[in-house]
Amino acid sequence: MSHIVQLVQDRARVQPAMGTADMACDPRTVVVQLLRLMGAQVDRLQVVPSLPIAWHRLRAGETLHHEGAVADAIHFVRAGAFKIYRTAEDGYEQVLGFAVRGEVLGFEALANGTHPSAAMALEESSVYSLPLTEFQSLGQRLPELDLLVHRAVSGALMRRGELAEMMAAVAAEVRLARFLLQLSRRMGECGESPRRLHLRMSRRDIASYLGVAHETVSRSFGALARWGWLRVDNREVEILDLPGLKQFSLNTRRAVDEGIHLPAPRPELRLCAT
Amino acid sequence: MSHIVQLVQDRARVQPAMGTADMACDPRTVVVQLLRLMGAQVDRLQVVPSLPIAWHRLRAGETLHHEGAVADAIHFVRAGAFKIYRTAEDGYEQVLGFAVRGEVLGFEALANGTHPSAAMALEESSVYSLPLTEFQSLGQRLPELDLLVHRAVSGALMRRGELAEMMAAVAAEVRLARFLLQLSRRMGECGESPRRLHLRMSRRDIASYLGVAHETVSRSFGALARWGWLRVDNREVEILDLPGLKQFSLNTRRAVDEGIHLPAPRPELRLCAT
DNA sequence: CGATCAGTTGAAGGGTCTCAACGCGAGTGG
DNA sequence: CCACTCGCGTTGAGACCCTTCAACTGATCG
Repeated sequence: MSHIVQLVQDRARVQPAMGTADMACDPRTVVVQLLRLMGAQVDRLQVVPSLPIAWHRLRAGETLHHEGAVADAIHFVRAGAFKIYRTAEDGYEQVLGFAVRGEVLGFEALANGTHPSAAMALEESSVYSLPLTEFQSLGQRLPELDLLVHRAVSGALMRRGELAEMMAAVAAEVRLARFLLQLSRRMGECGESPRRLHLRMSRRDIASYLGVAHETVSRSFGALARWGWLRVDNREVEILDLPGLKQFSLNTRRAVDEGIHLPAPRPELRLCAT
Repeated sequence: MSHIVQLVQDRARVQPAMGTADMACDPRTVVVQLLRLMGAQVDRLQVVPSLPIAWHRLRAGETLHHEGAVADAIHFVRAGAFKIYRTAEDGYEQVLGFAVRGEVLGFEALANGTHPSAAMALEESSVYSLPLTEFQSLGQRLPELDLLVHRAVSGALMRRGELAEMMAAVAAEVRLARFLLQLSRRMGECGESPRRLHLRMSRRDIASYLGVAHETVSRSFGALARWGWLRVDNREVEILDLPGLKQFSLNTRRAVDEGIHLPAPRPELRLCAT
């Protein structure tokens, strides 16, 4: 029991800083930046209302908000990466998702007023923070942003659905493949390379996200690499055969019926097994 | 491959009816009903704008929208129950969630304009439908409802997070316990009994939702009943020991270290095994 | 009354969990 | 500078839970 208290204390110790709160010089400039970040086309002459949007900077390991905290704002990732997670009573950490540039954080808290999950920066990151009081009337003051927020929330809901699809796949290698493909797609949307991935999260985080043991993640990386789909060097992953990986990721439970779904029937693995 | 096409055709055959579309007599009355449904306190004299909200009735097995369909409205469950699901290329059906009274359907479609998942009525059900064109300006025309929709969406996002927690539990019995507890809570919020549950979904749906085989769900029901937590009669479930079931549901992976977390170390099961 | 589907139960096999041990790098203080 | 610690990542071996295939019962339906 004592180590659980320890864990909580650790988190509390990390939290108080909450990053540095920087108010940008001109509120209108920040609004324009946020609009651009969320995908709006904004020309220089467009008139926008003034909103009290702060932006925070966080270092790796700092939490944006912790579990159970009273919600006071929703956030938009400007740079970096976050993990969203919940901690069970026995200390087991369940990762619910990862957020990168352009995604929304803290929306879950609207239902009850408190955050049902925590968000931690995985690297040097920054966010825009919109106070909840402002968000309530956003539809009237800046409908354009309101719509973009809806899109982002919708996307978050969609990704949670994809999470279910990952955890539903029986084979651990398939889960990992789907995870990497999702990551690749999202990195592509951010403007980064969809083939060369730099993983910001630990194997343990991935394991929790996929619902398997972290040793299994390690072994699955090995399997996908032996397979030829990708090349792995610690947290650097290069996807070598994107179409092949996609095809492989389609395997659901009770996958192989006619043997053609699986491009190659685990060549190396069979050799090792026999 | 042919049976996949068959599946798609089946769904198409069911869909065209899309329930009966009934425009309520007075648009304002419907708005008030919807506001009440979503949890607002509305007195009789309150002035509400007129919105073109339809309400549809669906019979068991009918789909509200199918996967990939272009989104034209978001829906609010007025009565009945729905399952939200996606179908993989090989025909495997992944259930992402169940929606009951007061919950929102179709919000996921905002990100891309098409529904990433399908929604099917599990029993005689009805929904209010708000056209997307109206929803865009909802913040300006009826901020009160806009806020309530945000709450509902936030709740949906939360429940998807809970889905992850269910699938993360290693033991199938724990997954089922968590599922039943979630269902119990939601039924309680709807005004129904939280102890006597009438399951609207099949074992197969539950299995897909929990990420296990449907035989395993069957066995888990048996185990929880032998255990004494509940009584099961087909789709009628009575929770006999709610605190006990809650305690049991807290077991995460690598549960038992000191033996006290688990109230009773599977008495019957051990007997059967030895 | 045959057909189909939902639900249950049994038996066998396999994939993953768990417990180990090991190498590695970063941070730390002697 | 170099042990020392700690966390991350990897790999191996055994146990166990779940999947899969199978058979059986009831219920619904044409």
